[in-house]
Amino acid sequence: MKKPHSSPQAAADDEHIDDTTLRGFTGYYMKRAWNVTRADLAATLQPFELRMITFSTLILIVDNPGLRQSRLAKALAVERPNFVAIINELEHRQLITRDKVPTDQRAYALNATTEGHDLYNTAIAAVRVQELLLFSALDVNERQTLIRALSKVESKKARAHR
Amino acid sequence: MKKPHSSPQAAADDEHIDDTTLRGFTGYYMKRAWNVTRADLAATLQPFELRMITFSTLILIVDNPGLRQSRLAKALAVERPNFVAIINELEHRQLITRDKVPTDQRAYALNATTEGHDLYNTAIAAVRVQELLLFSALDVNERQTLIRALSKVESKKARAHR
DNA sequence: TATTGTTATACTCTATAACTATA
DNA sequence: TATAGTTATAGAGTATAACAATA
Repeated sequence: MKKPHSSPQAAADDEHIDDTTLRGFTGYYMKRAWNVTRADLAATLQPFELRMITFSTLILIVDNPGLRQSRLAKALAVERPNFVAIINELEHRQLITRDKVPTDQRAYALNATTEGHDLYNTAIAAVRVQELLLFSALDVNERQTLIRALSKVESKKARAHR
Repeated sequence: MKKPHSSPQAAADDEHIDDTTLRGFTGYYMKRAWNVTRADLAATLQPFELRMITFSTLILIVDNPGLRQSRLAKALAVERPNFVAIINELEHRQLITRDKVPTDQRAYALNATTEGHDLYNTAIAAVRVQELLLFSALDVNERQTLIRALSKVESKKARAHR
């Protein structure tokens, strides 16, 4: 199962590292690419004092006014408890408002403020530029296939729920 | 820049959520697919009391006996301080040994024990099965393109280092 | 001076149990 | 009973500053 090694007990410092076994796992590529993407996106959003999740949340609130927290959390695949701090953050920065739902005293309807809309526009523009750069090495076919493959992986889990 | 909404102030509970803006970002697909992959892989490794990073580290040590911590940390894209606990964990479980390097009193050479080799084999077999299932919806071309695209994204950052 | 391994620390992300107030 | 939002908590991942021992 193991491959033979030229120097079985000590690899020299400048020697090439054998990662062929690791490269046999698709998850290894996903982790490394995601780490790069995550750090790059975080750096892009930092000037706006946004994290990835607050950015995504703001987008969904602007595009879907009046949504409840639980609906939004589910759409973003965030556990409800973790979503509270995210909504708090956006609300305290006056980017969104928590409005009582008349028909259900338990629930809040989320809406974006004018400031929220403005930040939505500027942050989206910045991230679009960032993604253009980050994925510039991919041709159109690679990009399409990447997105399709990632979608399939995600929905695979939804079906094969353990 | 915004799209019109059928109901501008309140989206009904059973209404479809508009995520077209989010779906315009490749990073959104990557995050969601990675979350699924990460959770699936973690569940697969849990019976072996391995995390993703201890699994990857064990593989590189088995395949590259005698490597130093710093070399290994760099190869795995882990910050050196965070790597200490990882090596400690593998050492305490007697899966690897930390051996003094004769030519450099500061450094440790890492080698896998017999137990480490055994766990390497069984864990790899389990993860191979897991990946077969997780990526079964992808055809050969999609898989190849996915890996190539992910590699390009990763190396893109290496070049465009901020 | 620079490097190896280390400690300490902090922030983020993810996940679960349990509470409250409503339904 | 069930649901919406919440609190508390814990584990894991990631990142930086600073130190001791050695090169």
